[in-house]
Amino acid sequence: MTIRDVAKSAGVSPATVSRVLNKPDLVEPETRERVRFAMEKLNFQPNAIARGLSAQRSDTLGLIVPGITDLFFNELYRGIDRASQSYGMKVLLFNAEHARDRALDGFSFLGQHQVSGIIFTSKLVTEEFDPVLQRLRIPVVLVLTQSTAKTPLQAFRVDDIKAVFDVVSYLVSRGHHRIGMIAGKQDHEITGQLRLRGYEMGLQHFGIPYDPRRVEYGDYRFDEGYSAMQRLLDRQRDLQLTAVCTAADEMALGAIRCLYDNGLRVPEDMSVVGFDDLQISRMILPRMTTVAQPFADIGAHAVRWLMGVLGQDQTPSETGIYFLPHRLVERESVLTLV
Amino acid sequence: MTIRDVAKSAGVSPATVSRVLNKPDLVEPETRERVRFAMEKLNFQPNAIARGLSAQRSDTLGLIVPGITDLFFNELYRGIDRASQSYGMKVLLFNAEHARDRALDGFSFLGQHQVSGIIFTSKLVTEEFDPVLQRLRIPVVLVLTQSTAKTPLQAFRVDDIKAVFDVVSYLVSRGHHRIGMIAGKQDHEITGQLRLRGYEMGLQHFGIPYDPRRVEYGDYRFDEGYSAMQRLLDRQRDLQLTAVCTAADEMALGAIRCLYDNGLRVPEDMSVVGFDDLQISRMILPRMTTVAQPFADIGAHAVRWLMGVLGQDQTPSETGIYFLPHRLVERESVLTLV
DNA sequence: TTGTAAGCGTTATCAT
DNA sequence: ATGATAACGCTTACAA
Repeated sequence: MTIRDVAKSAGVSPATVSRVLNKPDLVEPETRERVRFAMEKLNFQPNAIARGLSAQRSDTLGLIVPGITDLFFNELYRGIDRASQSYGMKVLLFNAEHARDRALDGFSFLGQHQVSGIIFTSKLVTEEFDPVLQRLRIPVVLVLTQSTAKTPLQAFRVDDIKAVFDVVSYLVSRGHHRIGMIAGKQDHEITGQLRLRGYEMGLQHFGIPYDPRRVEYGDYRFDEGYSAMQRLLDRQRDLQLTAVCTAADEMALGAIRCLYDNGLRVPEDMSVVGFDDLQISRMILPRMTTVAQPFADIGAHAVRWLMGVLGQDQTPSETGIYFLPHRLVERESVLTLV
Repeated sequence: MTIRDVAKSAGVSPATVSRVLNKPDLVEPETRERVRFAMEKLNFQPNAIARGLSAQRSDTLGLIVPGITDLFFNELYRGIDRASQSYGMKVLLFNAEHARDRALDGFSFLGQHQVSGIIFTSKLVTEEFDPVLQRLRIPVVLVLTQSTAKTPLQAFRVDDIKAVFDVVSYLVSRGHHRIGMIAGKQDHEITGQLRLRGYEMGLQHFGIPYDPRRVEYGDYRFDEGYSAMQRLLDRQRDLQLTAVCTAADEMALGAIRCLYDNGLRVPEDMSVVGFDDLQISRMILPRMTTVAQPFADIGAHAVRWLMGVLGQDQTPSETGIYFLPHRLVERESVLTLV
């Protein structure tokens, strides 16, 4: 079932059929209807592949995610998918399964599929990406991360430093002074360093000395949140922490679980603050106080930016980091000290 | 950068370049290397779209999901993605955003993109799908659901009836007799009816009379799990339930939250059993006892089945429902009564 | 307003 | 073992 069959059935040329598909106003209403009728009758479905080849564009945006099982993925994807649709674009997903080289593969995979633009998520873009990035003739935008590579890349994310700074301020305002941190591993993702930096700056701002023994590290997942908390607890006799802030909700979940397993309650015996505001963070017990990242919004911005670049034909005129506003969501995991 | 450029650079014909790409052994080792070298030098990336058009296949499987924000999506996708890759296939995702007509759109979207097969998830396939299914010339496989349409469709899922039956048995073996159920809405997904049926059969088997007042319904999401539990609790003086089984982990989460908001503890005052075994179910407090669905496995089976059909050229010889084994995961949300 | 025809970048069939 | 050449199904100048 091709455009030719429709053309024959409608008694017009293939070009006309193509026109009613793409620029219906260029064709006389009467013939247009005739063609549409033929399409209906023959149940014609245009071949998106042929269309893409001929028109030299696939109307597709590529999305590279570090791992599909990351709990923030869903919301981010939703934002990107919705925004894409509003531009008549589709999304082609590439899951790097948390492997660095797979992330690199993602670029050529998407390149081969002729995507118009690429959204890269979450992992830091380092210099080792440069060769790939250089020869790629497709605009790339970063989301929830940034680049330390030579290739300048536009990024959309929240101000991680400021966000954790705000968390510390909030905790101090609730009477906390001995505040611990479960940070992301420093070599892992850029947010690991940034969020730790926000913690340091927060303490500094309130004249609280920074004590490295109050900081533990994890890989952003539940299990390492749990074990990081356990290590903190092992020193708790010295530390006397009253609150812990974390670099990720999922680690906060682990921390909370660990606290309970040690016979401590949240927030009565220890306050915990997360980061992300995943769907589940409001479902658990206690409802988690956390920093909300506007995932859907961030995704939408990335798409919009790409479409802008594509509109003015491949000139990423200016690049930099665009910070979207985060929001501290107060729920039940922080105790107000007298 | 096309196959012709490479050909020119290597001093061969385009056909030869194509051969080293697809059937390297048909070309003399020496020329093969020469071509490969040229590809390297020119940083050639084959155009997947052109390839698809010419070869009349896209090496792609389509996946239709009801909603990307469903918490089970991630694991299912992972299973499907992995299995697909092992067959050299890619996955094109279509998110129906929980809208029935969007689900239908999914078929034509994927059809236009020339996917070799379609995996349809979770929503019941009813007769209204028949017209679309009939004219679709692509094999379809169902996952986590089944079909009541005329078109026979292969399905992979767990035995929902048996699973909830097992839950009831388990609860009875722990001394529970007054067992409530938070079921899925009956018009929603097939599993809604099936799981409720399992509950009924479980009760019947143990000689416990079925009392409709012990059953409430929700749409599988947290909030409705919460309100369903609240409705049950409103009757709790009469009901005297000691345990509740649910049709979904997410609703169980809502139920647990509701119980705590009513000053009741889980499992001390009420036992709760989930369904799905989402990642988070082991992270929360109390760790949830639930029925594990082998999502990744189910996905892998679906892919394998499709590839089988495609191998023997479009003949879905036999179709039916293939049940994958579920597993009751005992954790902490059920109390053993003396 | 509509038709003709030349691609788009591959693959695949024939020859050689 | 390699090279011409005709598809694949559509879009898009250009012509009519």
